[in-house]
Amino acid sequence: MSFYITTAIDYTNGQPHIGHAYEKVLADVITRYQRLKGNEAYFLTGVDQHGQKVQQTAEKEDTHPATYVRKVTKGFTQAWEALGVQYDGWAETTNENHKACVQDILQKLFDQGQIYKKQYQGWYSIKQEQFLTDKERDEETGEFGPQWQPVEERNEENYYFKLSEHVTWLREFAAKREDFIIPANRRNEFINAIDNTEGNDLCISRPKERLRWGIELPFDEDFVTFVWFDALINYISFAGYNKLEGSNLPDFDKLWPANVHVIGKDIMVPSHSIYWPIMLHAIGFDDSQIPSLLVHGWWNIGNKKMGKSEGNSISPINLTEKFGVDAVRYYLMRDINITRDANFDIERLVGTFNVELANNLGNLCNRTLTMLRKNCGETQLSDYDDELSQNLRVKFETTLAAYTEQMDKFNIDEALRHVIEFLTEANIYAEKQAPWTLAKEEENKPQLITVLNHMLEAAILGSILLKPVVPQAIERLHTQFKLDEIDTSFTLDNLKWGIIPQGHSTAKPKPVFPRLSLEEE
RNA sequence: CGCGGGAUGGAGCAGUCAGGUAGCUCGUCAGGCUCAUAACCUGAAGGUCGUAGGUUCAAAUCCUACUCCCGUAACCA
Repeated sequence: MSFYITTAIDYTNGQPHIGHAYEKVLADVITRYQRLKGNEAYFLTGVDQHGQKVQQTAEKEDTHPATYVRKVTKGFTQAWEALGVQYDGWAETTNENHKACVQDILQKLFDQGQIYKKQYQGWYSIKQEQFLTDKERDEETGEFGPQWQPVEERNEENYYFKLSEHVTWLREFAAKREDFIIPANRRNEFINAIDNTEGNDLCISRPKERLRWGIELPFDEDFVTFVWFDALINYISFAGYNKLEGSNLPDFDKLWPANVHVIGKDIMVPSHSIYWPIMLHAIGFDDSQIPSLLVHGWWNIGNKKMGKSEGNSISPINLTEKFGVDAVRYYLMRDINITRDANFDIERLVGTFNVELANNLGNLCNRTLTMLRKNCGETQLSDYDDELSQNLRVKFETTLAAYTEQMDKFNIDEALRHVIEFLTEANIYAEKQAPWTLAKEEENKPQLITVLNHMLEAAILGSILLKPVVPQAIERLHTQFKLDEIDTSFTLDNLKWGIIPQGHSTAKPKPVFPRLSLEEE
């Protein structure tokens, strides 16, 4: 089975913040998890480079949009590298193949009569460069406020996509596809949004006098494409849909439909849950070819929304430099639940890392390796068994089942909780068995060997489950266990107790998760 | 005003769909251990689950009304 996952493509009008980082790490973790399950996976992410804001900012900086966009894009790719986000495909909307694909689709829809030209008359704010509606009027005076001025009445022709023609279909689709919106608590908002679409078509063009930085309409060179229409298509264009001759893009038929589009709650309605399925439907994809949306919440800062206007965004690159990629990735996956928002807190980042990775897993590995070297040298065989050991083995099985269940539902935080609980269980096991006491009497050797073997197995099995989240640290840890000397081609299906053979030697322990402190940052 | 989400011991959360004496992590306090990254383990204190009603043998969980907080409201990347 092949798993295709995408993220929203980030708008290149500012540097990445931890909100962007969370989404990319989330998709990266899901991808790595799929591979751990033995599935093939393809992970697409990228940047959205067109649109008015980019054009404006570029003008302000007295540079060409293409130059500006290149610079900002680099900030994103560097951040993903620092965070260990490994994508298979990189989408940039200025890419020629993408442009051709967007134009193909536009032309096709135009030829089918799905796109028409219409005149729109309304109030236009020159300052904000947008049309205003009555909602922008001051409630008391009925006038447009000073933030919009100057305002003028404009008459503009634009091209519209017949969204409203597909509303009935979308309603039926929504009723049939319960898993279209994941998690379910976001569903209501989507359902309500369908009603608001009734009778409203989507303006998919911008006249060039207003906006030049975009993809030209294939049937009218005086207009460029509305950014959303352009951006959404990246999910198929970079998957190889209608790809150009000689392109090295993937084979579309093998990837599509994507298993999930990972997006933030802010762009669920209307773009991803209304425009996108309708676009796909109009293009000719059938219902089963329309991907589900995995919608995540936001990271707030000090319980306030994070954003440029707040001036409170946090750079993921700075974070990884201070605390290391593992601590950042782990925190981003552990301290937020997919269904809701979370508050970003540096103290919790440090605390979570220290408690769960350093104290719990790290310490378990260290004490295990130390005792193993001191008492056995290498793993030995023993017939000894007892109830505590049996319980630990059973605990791993239930943990693996719970972990898989939660990961499959994209509840990464819950999945991690189960693993940590298991590792704690392993520490308790050590405490109860007290191998340091057993080692004092030669007659206890069989029990000692069994206990150390169990601690070793627990540490390794547990750490394998954490690998999608903190791959770099677990890699280092496994070097200490000399896992490269044994066959580790297992997948989650056949992962079970007893992967370390008799006579296996391990390296000298060295803390893989050095405790973090806030002061010495 | 409308819409969406939330309100559970000091902090962060689970439990609410399928009612049955309130659970987890951190923090705090006391103790144990010494293999280990001043790590690990055990125990304790602390909540009448936003408010007021209702249904029920029984409600954090179902129903009604209300209060407070956050987000959002179609050219917006």
